[in-house]
Formats: sequence, C-alpha cells, structure tokens
Amino acid sequence: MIRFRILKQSKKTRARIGILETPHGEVETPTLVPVATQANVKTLSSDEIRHTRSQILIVNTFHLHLRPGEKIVKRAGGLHDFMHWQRPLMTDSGGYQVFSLGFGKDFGMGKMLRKKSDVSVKHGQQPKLLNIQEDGVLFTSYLDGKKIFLGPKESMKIQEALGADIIFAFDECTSPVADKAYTKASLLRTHRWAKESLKHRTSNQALFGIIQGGKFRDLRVESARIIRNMPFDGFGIGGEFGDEKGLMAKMLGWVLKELPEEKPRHLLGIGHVEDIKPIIRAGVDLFDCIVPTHYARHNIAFTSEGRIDLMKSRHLKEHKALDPECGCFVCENHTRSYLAHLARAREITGMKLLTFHNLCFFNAYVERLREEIRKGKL
RNA sequence: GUGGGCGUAGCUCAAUGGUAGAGCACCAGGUUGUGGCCCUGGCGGUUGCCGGUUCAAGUCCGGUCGCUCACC
Repeated sequence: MIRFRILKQSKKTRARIGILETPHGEVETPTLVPVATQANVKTLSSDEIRHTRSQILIVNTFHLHLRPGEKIVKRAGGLHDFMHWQRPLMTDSGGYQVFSLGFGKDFGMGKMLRKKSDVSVKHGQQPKLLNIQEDGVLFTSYLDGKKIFLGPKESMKIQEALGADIIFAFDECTSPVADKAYTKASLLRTHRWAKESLKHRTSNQALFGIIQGGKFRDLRVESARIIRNMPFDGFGIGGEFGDEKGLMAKMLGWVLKELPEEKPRHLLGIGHVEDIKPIIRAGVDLFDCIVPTHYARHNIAFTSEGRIDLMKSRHLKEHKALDPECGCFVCENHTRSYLAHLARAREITGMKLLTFHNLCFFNAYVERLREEIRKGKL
C-alpha cells in the first residue's frame, strides 16, 4: 500500500509538495515519472536511471503481457527484481493502447491534436485493428497477430502478477477527434471498468482510478465526481485536453478541484518542458511522459537554452558543454561536437547520453519547482 | 595494345527521340500513459567535354577525356 503526505500546500496556486510512501521507498512530489514501457528506460541501466535522480518509473501492462508475459516476470520475483529496480514502480493498465493501437493508428495521430483535423470519431464507431466491447477490448498482437482480450479483470490480474507498487484501472484513452457522444459513451464504459477493476483487485498494491472526458468540461467534471467516489488510492487523469493553448491547465483545474486533496493525482502522458509548470500549479503530483527519453533517441536535447537538435551539422563545431548550466555526467564530460557526431553516426551511445541528460534536465527542473513551492514562490 | 561496358543532383541510380526524376545525404519543421521509427516541406542539374543529325538529343552519329572489365 501507499501513504501520501502533503508537506506544503501553496497559497498562491493549487501546487503542493508531498511524500508518496511506497513499499519500495519514498517519492518526493511533484515528480516526473520516466517511462519504462518494456521494463526498461531505453538505453539506460537501472543504476544509470538512479543517477538521473529519477524516483519512480512506469511500466506497460499491455506490452509486457505480450512479451515476455507476466508469468515470466512473476517467476523472476516480480518487476522490481526482474528489472533490478528496488525503487517505486507503477504499471499503466493498457488503456492507452486502446487508443494508440486503435483510432490513433487509424488516423496517424497522437492524443494531443496539433492542428485542426477534419476527421472525427463518432458514437458507435470502431477502430480497424481492435474491437472495443462492453467488458474489454479485443486486440490483435503486433508480434504474432494473436487475438488478445484485455479488460479490467484481465488487466488487474496481469498488473498484480507484475507486482508494481501502484497500478491503474483499465480505461479507454479517447481520441482527440472523438465527438461528444463517443466520448460520453466511452466515459460511462471507463467508469464501469473502474468499478470492475476495484472488484477484481486482490493484492495490496495501490490502485489509481482514471478520469476521462476528453475536452468536454461537463464530462471531465462528471468523470471526476464518479471516480472520486470509488475507493481508489489515487487518481490518474487521462486523455487529451483540447488543442487550444492554456486549455489543459484550465481543464486540470476543473478536474482537480473535484478530487480529495489528500490523495495523489497522476497526469498520464503529459510533460513537455513548457507543460510542467502549469500542471504542477494546477495541483498535479505525478506525471509520466515519454518526451525526455523518446526525444533523446531522436537526437533532441532539452537544455537551459531550449531544444537542441544534435543532428544539425552546426553543432559539430561547438566544443562546449551540451548545457553549461547542467551538472550531469554528460554535460560535465562531453561536448556538443561529440554528441552531434554520435547522433549523426547513429551511434547508440549518443542516444544513451542524451537520454541520461534529458532525464537529469527534467528532474532538475522539477526539483527547482519543488523548491519554489517550498519557499512559497510558486 | 585490342575488345566490351559505363559517365545524369554530394552519393547510388531512373528516365520509347518529346517539360530530367527517385532514394539517401543536406537544410527547416513536427513527434506528449514510447515500434531506436515515422511524417511534412525545402535546397540541389550547361545529363564528362567538343561537334553533328533532327522541329526536338540524357537518349541517335562522330570525335575526345575519364573510370571499369576481359583478353593479349
């Protein structure tokens, strides 16, 4: 089980700092949760992850169910032993894959809509590659084409076998182009699944319920009210929040206002640098995001000077630290020139060094924000 | 030396005698509960050189230079 203590509530905003106690140690919040989909943070060893000052990781239920299978992980002694990370872990329920392998794939879009789209998902519509049913979703394995059924019951069983400290209820992450009727129907289904997830829980892992509702204020508020009245240990906020700038923080405000202060809130899959301050101000305690690690493998470094694309040849001539203001191993010991060379030569070491730096950069940034809350500046 | 093949974008190569294209590279963007991908633009050419045939030549003809293979 977990215990969440709020150390300080900001007077200026809804931001707070806290300590999340888990069976595998404490997490200072707010914090970034690096993504370890396949039971690893791509390119890093668990020791290296620790040195990026990351506190807790999120692993994916769907991907691990397909490979190697939760039985293997359980026999290895659970996720912590399997991946040699004796610190806090959470598992995503597979609900995001309902979107990413469904409508997300059909329309070739992510959950955040960047520009106006003329396609839409209407009530009753089904994605091409999977079938969303009342008690779960019929997936097709991308590994061998085998049919995989995943619902709240199945997801709970798998997540319990994996053994993370915090697990999530099975949900459907809706598409940013889903219309209101679709989003509403999906929401009601996700709420039923939330109830089912609680019903099928047999372990003492912490279980977080997920709030959906897309970009519709009334649905978001409705979802928050339904989910908060179920005996979850914390809350996940999923889906998208509209394409308008600043709307996300506003909508988070509406949702978080409905939730009990004493339970932790996790914002699922959000965390570009510019998003972090607004979401923390809105009262988010944990947020996972692929950006630092995913972008690192696309040669993008986040620095105090902004984004740097190491593929650009001009960086070959820069014999200075990646980020002079960062004290991480990479910035202390390597030049932009070297990192640009590794990127352009497509050396895996380059991806590793950028992954390490990006995580250090994000974690340092969030630490500074925690400090600001502590000092009453945020 | 003799015979054959080939010279087209930075690279690898397309293009019935009819507006010279592609992939890669390069430049500029994008990527939010992860397929080390992928997507969108842009730059880029006296078709080795000289001459000829033709309304029209990367393409046909002659010469020349370069590369390459085979054989003396």
